[in-house]
Amino acid sequence: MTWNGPLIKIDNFRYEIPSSYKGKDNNLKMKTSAVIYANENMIPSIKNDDAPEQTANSTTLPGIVGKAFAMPDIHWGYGFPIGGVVATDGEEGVISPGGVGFDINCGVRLVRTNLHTEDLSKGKIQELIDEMFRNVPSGLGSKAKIRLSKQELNDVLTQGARSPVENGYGWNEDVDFLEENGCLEDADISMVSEKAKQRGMSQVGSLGAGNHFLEIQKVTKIFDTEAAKVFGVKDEGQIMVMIHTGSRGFGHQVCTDHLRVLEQAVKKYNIWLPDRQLACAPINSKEGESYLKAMACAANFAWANRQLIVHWVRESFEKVLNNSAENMDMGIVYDVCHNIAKLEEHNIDGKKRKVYVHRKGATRSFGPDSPEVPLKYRSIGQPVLIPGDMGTESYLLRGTREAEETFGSTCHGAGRVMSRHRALKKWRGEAVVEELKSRGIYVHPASLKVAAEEAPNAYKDIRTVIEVTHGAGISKKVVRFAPLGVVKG
DNA sequence: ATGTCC
Repeated sequence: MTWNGPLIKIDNFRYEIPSSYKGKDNNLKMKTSAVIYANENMIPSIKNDDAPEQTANSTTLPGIVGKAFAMPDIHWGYGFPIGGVVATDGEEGVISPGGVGFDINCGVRLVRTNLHTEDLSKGKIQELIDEMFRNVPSGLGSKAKIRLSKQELNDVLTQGARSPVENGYGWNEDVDFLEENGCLEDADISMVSEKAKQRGMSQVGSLGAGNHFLEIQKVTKIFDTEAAKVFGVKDEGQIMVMIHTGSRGFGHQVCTDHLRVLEQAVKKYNIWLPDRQLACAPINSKEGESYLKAMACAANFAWANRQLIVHWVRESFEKVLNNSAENMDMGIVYDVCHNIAKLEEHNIDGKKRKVYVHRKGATRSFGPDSPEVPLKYRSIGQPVLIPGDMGTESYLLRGTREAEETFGSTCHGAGRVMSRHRALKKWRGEAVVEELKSRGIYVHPASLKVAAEEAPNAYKDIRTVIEVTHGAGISKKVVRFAPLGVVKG
């Protein structure tokens, strides 16, 4: 679908859909306007998609506070666009699984090292990637090499990252550098189906597929020396490891189960929606509360998942380089979620108000002095981790006070411009891997199909996305990374 | 993203 509605330029980085827009069927009742962050060059590809219509639709949520937002990496998603942000009143508002996404707490974790490019020959990069591929099960339907008991899974669902750390998978300090310290305390396992638990049991500690990856990266540019130093990035050539994954089949099942319940709730509470995929329920209803408690379980699952993977990444480096992870200073820089809804306090028209911020393909971007930011980083702001597509660069940004305009949110990645289906028709996996090899990037994909689907040209240019969020001030550039080796699910 | 429909 092509967007034919109004998109009014506010400034170089902001476009508005006014609340007077009536929708493609001329029956839309927008409760507020929507703002899309973009520059002029991105507008054609944004318009050539259903995402603007979905952004306009998202303003109809009961109890919406402020405007609806879409980040420069928006593209079509289930009900809400991927790259969308919507806040609803903490008491009078609704909660919507579509505004969170199927992969609950999909997110990114960055691990630093004190190694430099000269410490790792090309052969070592390949050895490390192959070792990581062996240690971290990857690909569609991949199963973990550890098998949790029922009690252990329940611990994961209620304790998040703390659970593996207490069982020897990680360092005690790790949890200090995770958003929410790697645990949402509202988790309630009785709100999770047996089927979800079944699917989750064998998948804690696996990478998954699609855009999920493990990358060995090098620092290629430092934009903000002071902030970089505080985040543990010292100079160009420093080696980092980035992990991008989520809650696997567990989160998917939680979302599916509760969507079914909330579709009924829409009728029960007499909620008008332009699209049934926006299914939601009042936050204070039985249905809304049960989704939130189950969503917290899935968020905790994802944090435990990334924690186990960090442990195996450290073990891989220890084995291949014959050194200890402590000696290599493999601490966690930070861990962010980009698919989640959380109760947060924000300044709205000069007043503090509690709102449920739905971030779907959007990253929290809290500025300096926020109590949620680790003490070590508090003078700088939250580290914001933005992964690029396979074979292109990734970014470490910092959150800003200006991001309060988006309820403390920014973009989450490059964003697709081409469907997986079209990408499969256009490219061959072998050629994609070869092309990256010729550029000095070693890729170990779980399948050649995924290599073709994830071809770099199927994505927007990450640089443009970053320039827009930097220019708009909702997150600021600190460091740029380039990949040396990739494990691709 | 996802045992791409139990």
